[in-house]
This record gives sequence, structure tokens and C-alpha cells, in this order.
Amino acid sequence: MSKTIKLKLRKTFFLKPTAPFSFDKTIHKPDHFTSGDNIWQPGIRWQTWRWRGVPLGLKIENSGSVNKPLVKIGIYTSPNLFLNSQEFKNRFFNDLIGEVSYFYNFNLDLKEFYRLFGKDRKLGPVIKRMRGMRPGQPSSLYEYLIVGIVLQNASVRRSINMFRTLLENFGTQVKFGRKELWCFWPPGGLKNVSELKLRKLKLGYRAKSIKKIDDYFGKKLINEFELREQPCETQRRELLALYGVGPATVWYILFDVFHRWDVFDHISPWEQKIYSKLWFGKETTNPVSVDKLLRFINKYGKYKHLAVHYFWEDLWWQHKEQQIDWLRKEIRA
DNA sequence: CATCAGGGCCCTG
DNA sequence: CAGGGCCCTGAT
Repeated sequence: MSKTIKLKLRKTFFLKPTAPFSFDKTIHKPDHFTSGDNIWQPGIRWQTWRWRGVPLGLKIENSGSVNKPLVKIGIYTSPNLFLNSQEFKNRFFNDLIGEVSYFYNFNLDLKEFYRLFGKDRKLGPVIKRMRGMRPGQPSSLYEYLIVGIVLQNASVRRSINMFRTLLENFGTQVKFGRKELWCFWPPGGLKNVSELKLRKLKLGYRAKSIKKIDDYFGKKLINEFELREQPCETQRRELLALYGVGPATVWYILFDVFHRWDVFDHISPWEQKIYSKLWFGKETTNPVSVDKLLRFINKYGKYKHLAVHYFWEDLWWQHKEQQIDWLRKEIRA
């Protein structure tokens, strides 16, 4: 196996997210299953990041408060990384920081959302507990598609195993800030990996989808940054055209990668049970119809998926602090 | 031990 | 447009 690359602190940035900003609730999502590429503890997240083909380490730290937010980001690179001109170097780091801000929504303005729903009977108390949280996750479109594929038709534990297997076989191991983590391989990085090899790693029929998606991205047939600027329906269409990507995966990506706060049109059976309990107090054995759930969430209008994110993350944070038995049963982690 | 459904999707008829 | 098949795993 390839050996660990030791990364050195190369540059430090300070960013001021819009207030209010909850560092931990934005930077750590207890329900996200990716592991091996990050470590979180209150106030700090170590995260690997593949940027312009190069494996990096980021140490993201809370240096402020909810009302006076300040985030410190240390960027670790290989000492051998050669950034030839000062201009090139500045662009490399500035663009990276822009991307980190994008993915963690440091500039999201929550004021209107709070004004509209801060006093909502159901959502109000959630907003109070989760004040300053915003959606946030670090996976690029390519990476998220791989994640989406391993989520399909599998229990959480199996998804985690598949994800780690992929990282440990095709990723790059890096060490920075005394943490050893795995960094994602670049798009097209599975060019020389056969479908059979993936199947032997217990990816099952997903091997085919992963190969096709890797090939598609390797040939640069899709441009994440251009797609980001396109209308929602274009994004949906382009994603659905990818082999192995259906409505469930698209729905996750429209929210997490393209930041469509208003799209909420898909509820899978296990999620249906959880929402039924959350919003209607129904036992998970007797869930409310998907239709009724969708009607309920519609009242949050252009913020309806953001609202769901608040409900959902609030539940997981509560679960993290004090085990919720019915939830544990449902997720079977 | 065997059986089965699971945080979907593709393909066929 | 409904439903079978797909891989593997842990639950039963």
C-alpha cells in the first residue's frame, strides 16, 4: 500500500461567517456517516480535502462565538507541493477558501428564515436550540456521488464499510496535526481499477455505477462549477442522466452540493417513519402517508428543505446527547 | 442453520 | 408503469 504523506502547515486564514453562526452544528452533522476522512471534536474539525488534484489537510477551528463568529482554517500541504508563482499560489489558496466557505455556507443569511419561522409552533423551538446552524458538508459533486452510491440499498454499517474500503484502497493517506486520515482520490482516479476488483471489495452491483461515474468525471464530461450556476431543473436532469443515480441520490445532492433549500420531494420509507414520529407523534409502526408529510413541510415554502434539515439535525443532536431509543431502532447503525 | 429486507436503480415485458 | 434482480450483511 502507498505510504502516508506528511503534510505541513502552509497557510492560515481567518474567516468571519455571517452571524449568528453555530460552529459545531454547522461543521459536524451527527447523522453523516463518512468516516476516515475527518475527525471532529467540539470546536475543531480535521478534514482532508482534494483540491485541484492535490491532497490537503484542513484544520478548521472555532475562534469566535455564535454572535461574533470567527473561524480559523489551517491548510496543510505536502512540503513538496510546488506552487510556482506567487500569483498562482494566492489563487490556489484563495479559491480553496472560497470553496470551503461555499460548502459550509459561511455566508448564508438566516435572518429571513428565522423571522418567518422563529415563532412557528413546531419549528420555533428547533430554531432556538439550533440557532446559527447552517447546512454544511465537504464533499465535491464527484465525491458525493460516490457516497450516494454506497448509501443505496444498504444499512448504515454496510455503507460505512464500503466507504472506508474505497478510501483505504484508492485514497491517499495523509498525516497532519498529529491526525492520520484518508483523502479522497481525484475524479478519474479509478481508471485502472476494474469493476471486478470493486466487486471483490464487496461493493456489489454498485461497482458498475461507480466505474461509470468515475469514467464520466475522468473525461471531464461534467463541470461541477458550471453546473452550480445552472437552474435547478438542469441540475436535476444532468444528475439523473448519470448511471446509478436516481431520485433519492439527486435529492440529497440538490440540497447538500447545490444548496437548493426549497427542494423537498422525496421521502424514503425509513425517513417516512422518522418524520411521522417527529411531526405527528405517530408510532413508527403506523406512519403518516408520504403525501401528508410533504403537505406539512410545504408551509415552509422556499425554505422547506432547510426546515427539514433543522428538524433532522436537531433530532440527531438530541440523540447524540441522550440516546433516543425509537430512533436507534429505526437507524440500526 | 436459513431466510429476508435493506438509506435504490436499471431494465424488461 | 409494475416488478424482478442485484451484492452483501446483520437481524431474526
